[in-house]
Amino acid sequence: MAYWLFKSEPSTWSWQDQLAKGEAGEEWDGVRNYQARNFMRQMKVGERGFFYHSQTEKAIVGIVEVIREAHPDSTTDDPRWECVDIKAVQSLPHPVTLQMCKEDPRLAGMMLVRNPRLSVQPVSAEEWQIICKMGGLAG
DNA sequence: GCCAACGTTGGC
DNA sequence: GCCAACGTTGGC
Repeated sequence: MAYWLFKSEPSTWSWQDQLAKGEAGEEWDGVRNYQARNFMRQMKVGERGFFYHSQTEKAIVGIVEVIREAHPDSTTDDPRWECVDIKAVQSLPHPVTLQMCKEDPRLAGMMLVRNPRLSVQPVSAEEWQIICKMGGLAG
């Protein structure tokens, strides 16, 4: 069971938008980066990920679940690009900010800390537990 | 709004 | 196949 992190600008696609989609979920489209695409290809239905707001908020705000494996991105005709579908599972009671991740030595190696530009990233099981606790969930 | 970091592109 | 130039992203 792998864990992931999906990054979005709230002005483009926010956690509230994702929540509004409910069980139906939504394509995580628009990714035009090979690394990010390759991670999406590894995703399996039922795996979970964090939802991160970049720019103004810079915080992990919710948890999502993969509901469809990688398939062609409907927003482009270019066959190189694929995406998965995800649905919102729950909001974090307390958003975990980028600063909090940077300040916790256990999270210093997180990809989010090292390369905040990558839009889809893997999260280790240990990091997942730590962040869930910081966010007010049992994990 | 600025700047650093990174990925992609294109010329050679 | 290398590398310089460029565009984009995101933190500050």
